[in-house]
Amino acid sequence: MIKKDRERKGISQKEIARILNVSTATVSLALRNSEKVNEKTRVKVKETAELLNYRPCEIARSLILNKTWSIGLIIPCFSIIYYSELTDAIQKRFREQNYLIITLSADTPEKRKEAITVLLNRKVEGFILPKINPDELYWLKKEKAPFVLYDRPEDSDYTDYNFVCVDKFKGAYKATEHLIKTGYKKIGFLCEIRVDEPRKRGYIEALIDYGMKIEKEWIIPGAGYYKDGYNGAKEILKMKKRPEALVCLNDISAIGAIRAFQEENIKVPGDIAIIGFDNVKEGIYSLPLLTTVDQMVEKVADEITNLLIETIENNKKEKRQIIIEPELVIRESCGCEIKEKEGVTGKNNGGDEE
Amino acid sequence: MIKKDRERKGISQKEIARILNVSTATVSLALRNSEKVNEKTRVKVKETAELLNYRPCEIARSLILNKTWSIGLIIPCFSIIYYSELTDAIQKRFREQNYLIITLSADTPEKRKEAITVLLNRKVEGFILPKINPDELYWLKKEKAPFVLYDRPEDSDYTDYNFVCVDKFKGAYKATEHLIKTGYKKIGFLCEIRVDEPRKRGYIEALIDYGMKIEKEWIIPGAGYYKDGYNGAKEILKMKKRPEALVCLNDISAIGAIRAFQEENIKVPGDIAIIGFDNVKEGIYSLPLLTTVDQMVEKVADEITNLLIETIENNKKEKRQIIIEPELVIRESCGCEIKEKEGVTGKNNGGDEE
DNA sequence: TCCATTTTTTAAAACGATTTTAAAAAACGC
DNA sequence: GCGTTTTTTAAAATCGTTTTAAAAAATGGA
Repeated sequence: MIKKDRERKGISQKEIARILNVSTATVSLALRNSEKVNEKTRVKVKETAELLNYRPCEIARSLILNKTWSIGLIIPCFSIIYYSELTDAIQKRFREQNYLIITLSADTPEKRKEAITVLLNRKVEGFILPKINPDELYWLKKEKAPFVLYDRPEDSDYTDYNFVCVDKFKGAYKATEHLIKTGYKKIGFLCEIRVDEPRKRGYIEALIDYGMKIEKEWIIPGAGYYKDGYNGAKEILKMKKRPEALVCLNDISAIGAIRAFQEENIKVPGDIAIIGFDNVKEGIYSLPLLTTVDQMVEKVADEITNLLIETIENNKKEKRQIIIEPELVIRESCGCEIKEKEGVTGKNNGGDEE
Repeated sequence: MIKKDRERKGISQKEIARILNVSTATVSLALRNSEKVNEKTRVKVKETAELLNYRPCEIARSLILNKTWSIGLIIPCFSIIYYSELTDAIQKRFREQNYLIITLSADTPEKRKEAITVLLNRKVEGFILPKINPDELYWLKKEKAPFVLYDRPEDSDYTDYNFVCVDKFKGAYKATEHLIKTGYKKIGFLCEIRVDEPRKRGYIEALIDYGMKIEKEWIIPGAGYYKDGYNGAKEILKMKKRPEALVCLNDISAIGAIRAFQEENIKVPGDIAIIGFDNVKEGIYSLPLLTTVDQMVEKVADEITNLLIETIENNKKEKRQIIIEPELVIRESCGCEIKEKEGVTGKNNGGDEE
């Protein structure tokens, strides 16, 4: 039933051409301000288009031009603040370049594959993807669409892929170093379960570089959720020999830990210093304000945009790896600079939902 | 330059037809499992398609079928948690129905208009929009695309529009009532600056219904940001006659208020009870855990999906307004459990044992 | 074998644009 | 007025798919 709903269809160049008694070629050229049509005609066409509320059909353009100006972005979840901040940043940049970002959330390999397939069928010109596993990478390579990962792929020859990521090793190193320099001697780490996690290596290396002893018991595994921080802190409270500072794998678990300590009347900072990782908005809702490591969302978005657009428009084949250095954000939770009470005016105050 | 980049193009039905020496009609029908082609042919076509990694071109399908299976969703900002939760919920539902949600953020009328235009040119079949002003509504009406607002439009005959929203009046009423029933007599309200705000009316009406006095000074205006709650609390601390409970227009400002009180060693709850509005994830990061009013994101998403898909697929012209009743989420910040327990203990035992 | 059905296949048109080719119209010189 | 050059426009091809209507092939009955 091709012609059903005709009344809902908009007007086309053909219609304008019919009305003005010119050819569709003239209309097409006039609308794109071609020098090939004389001015009077051009003005007339544009006026009529305006009058009839003409909307160019991007679909038809895409088909003939073999260009969709769309990019697929896959994130694990919208409501994890880090990803929504990234989405915001990426979207803003691509829109400036006239590309449309289509964001889909998918948190398992299966869902990711499904989402990517949907987008491939829609002929997106490229993808921005989270860290994905080697199987997925292999599958993706068979498709012709270029992509940029926003984390470094593991267990693969990473020079085969475009990616942009922050140097988590260095971030954890800086965090640990900050605690050491502030004067803490006994430093624990709330780590990810995964063994060869760069953050963990950064923590350990900093301790080694500053000649400090590594206390196995103080490396507490978790998954990075609020409750992991909470439980980790409770774990610490059970120890005979407690650390006096704690590096956390992310802000959310750091906040969980803070809450657990406060519940038991352990002061943060004072009794224990805590440093997070991400610099996510939640950090400015916490009491004390969270000292953390900034993941540089804006910079990451910048690099992703440049890299992907260059790849698409110049049909670049070489892959590039961009690693961004994270920065320390010193607030209250490590107690080094308590006087600076600017919590209220911090980065993006969050806000009303309407 | 129509044929540039040919090497990047995928293979088409035409190509499959050429290889198998059949017509494109046969290929098209076979791929969609039509009964019109006999099984042998169908299998052959599908095998070949699989082998060549054929990807249907949704663009071409859209053009001929006049159907894009896409919906535009405009939100003010990704990184306000309420909107990302809504996005997640909406996206999930539409994907089940084979629609693609294209989410764009835009926080001013101009940006919204631009975003909507982009999506109109891409021929989305409908929109999901935030509360927009009458000018925008008027402009939108001229376009043929159906839309659903996820808040109630103001200053307009709202029966002209589809919308789905939570009953904020009732939410605020419930929040206030909860405080009253818990035993608080002096209740303040952190309100939006806007005069005829439903939440404010809910607060006032509850006070009236329970025969309580309205203390003008305790109605503190703000914009709903973290800092507004923070500043509002500081305001309260300056008063000679302070409220003993505070209804906040949203969770974020409630958390801001909590922080301000805690800074001055005012206990929440205990010295002052605080109730939020939204039931946003931040509420479970706070200490105390925030008692709040749930905005029912999942239900809102459900209703939006049903309403919009029905409008699109059945070409419904009548507009519908769906109002959802919010629910109280009782956690720690109003201390009701503690009070109730005390109350119950008192009544039952009249006793003075610990 | 032949005709009438039924099943299977296909050519051609359509969707809304862009681009190319070629022809028509206008401008110009002699 | 005619030939040549320049400007403008019309017509046709194209993109990848779906659909219609008609042709071709297979089947069945007499």
